[in-house]
Amino acid sequence: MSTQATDLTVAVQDYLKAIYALESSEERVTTSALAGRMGVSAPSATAMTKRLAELGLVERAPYRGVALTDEGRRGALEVLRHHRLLESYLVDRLGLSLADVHAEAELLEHALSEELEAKIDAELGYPTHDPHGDPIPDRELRVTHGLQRTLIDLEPGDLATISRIPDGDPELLRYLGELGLVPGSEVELGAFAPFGGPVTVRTDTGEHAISRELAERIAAS
Amino acid sequence: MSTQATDLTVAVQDYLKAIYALESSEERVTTSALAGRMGVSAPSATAMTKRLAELGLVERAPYRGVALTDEGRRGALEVLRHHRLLESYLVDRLGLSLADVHAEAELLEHALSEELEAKIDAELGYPTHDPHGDPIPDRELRVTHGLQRTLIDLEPGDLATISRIPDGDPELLRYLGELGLVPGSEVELGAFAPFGGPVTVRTDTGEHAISRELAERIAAS
DNA sequence: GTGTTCGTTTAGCCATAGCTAAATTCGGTT
DNA sequence: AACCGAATTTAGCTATGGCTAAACGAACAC
Repeated sequence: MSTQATDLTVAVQDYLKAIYALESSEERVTTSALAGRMGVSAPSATAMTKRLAELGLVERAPYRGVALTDEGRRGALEVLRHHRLLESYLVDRLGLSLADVHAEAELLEHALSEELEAKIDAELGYPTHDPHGDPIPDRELRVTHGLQRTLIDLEPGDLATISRIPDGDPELLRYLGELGLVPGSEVELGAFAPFGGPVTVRTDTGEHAISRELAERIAAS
Repeated sequence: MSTQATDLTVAVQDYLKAIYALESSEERVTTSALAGRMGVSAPSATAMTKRLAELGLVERAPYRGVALTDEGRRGALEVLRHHRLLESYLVDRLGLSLADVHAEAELLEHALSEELEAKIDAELGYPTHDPHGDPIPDRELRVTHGLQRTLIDLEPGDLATISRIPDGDPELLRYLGELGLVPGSEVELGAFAPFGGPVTVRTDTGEHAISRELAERIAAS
């Protein structure tokens, strides 16, 4: 009698997605981290983690935060699969911009039936990555999450292909688009300015300097 | 300060849609009719009609039912536009069956942004009718709702093209599909059996007898 | 005109998911 | 060992949208 993802409320699905994302950087997810990411108050997050624990979706210890159970992770991955398939479809077939597609997919991801998910997947030829370069969990919800090299891991003079860029911030994505820093584009790494200064990259659109923090969020290989 | 359709909750949008549909056959929509169509108890429907009245979406008189205001009708038509554009897109571009597309569109219609709506509309070439033959409200929410002739209005021997079939019942739609009674197909009307008996129609798939009640729900011209 | 019946509404409940204010606990400092 | 501050939880509230049981009103029959 395992909980079907389709039974989960929209709020529960959103929390699972948030916890999954936060788990990539921290072992256990704290109430305040979760509240911050969800844009809700800490008491609201506490209440929800209790509900998630009752549903068997997280393992919770008071004052110790939460960690996803296998079932919770499954729920998160199903939403993520929906989200990334939708992003892929909307960019590919309806010409949405890389900058705006995240918000659209966010709206639609909870309303996608398994049947339509399968149709979209087939229609796109079973894509493995969304337009931002994030991996799409497959039908069995397996996901390749090898730690990727980012621009700051490269040496000056190295040639590389952009493989992943951040997906949530439309402003940033528009900016990266202008710089020619989009998945699939070729770049040559320039100099690292001293004292933690900017990194120079050459793209199709010329030479650009970006902060190290941003460079660290862009994967290339 | 008019209420934007996007502000309306999913439940409110669903009620507006239901009231709109019921208004086509009855002047005022009663609580029980609404409750029946929404699949909720009568008290729930009463409570919602009060909320709708407070929002200025219906005109309500106790024990007298409700009628949509212009704003309420606008809300209903926006949902209907979403629904029918989605049905068109899903059948056309993703190969969903006529029988199942209604349920899919129902899921997605509340999550469709105005931007995506516009993209889909353009992509399809601004369609005027959905796959069941129902008119799609245009960007200004104008809708052509001339009373159409149905199969029982024809004479034996008449030739006609199916223009609209009922959209909600997958079983019925599958049956109509087998009979070749889908929008666009040519039919020749056969005999009316006496004493309210079935109507015979000749389609691509042969001669079929259907009840008068069903014939009345199928438009042709 | 009175009564009965059916439809409608009121009253009071539940779950979800949010909030603020107040209490509590954890962990580090003295 | 006691204390302090920050994080967390509890307590108690709100709104939405359901429900059942009971009260009420409208309309038709007699």
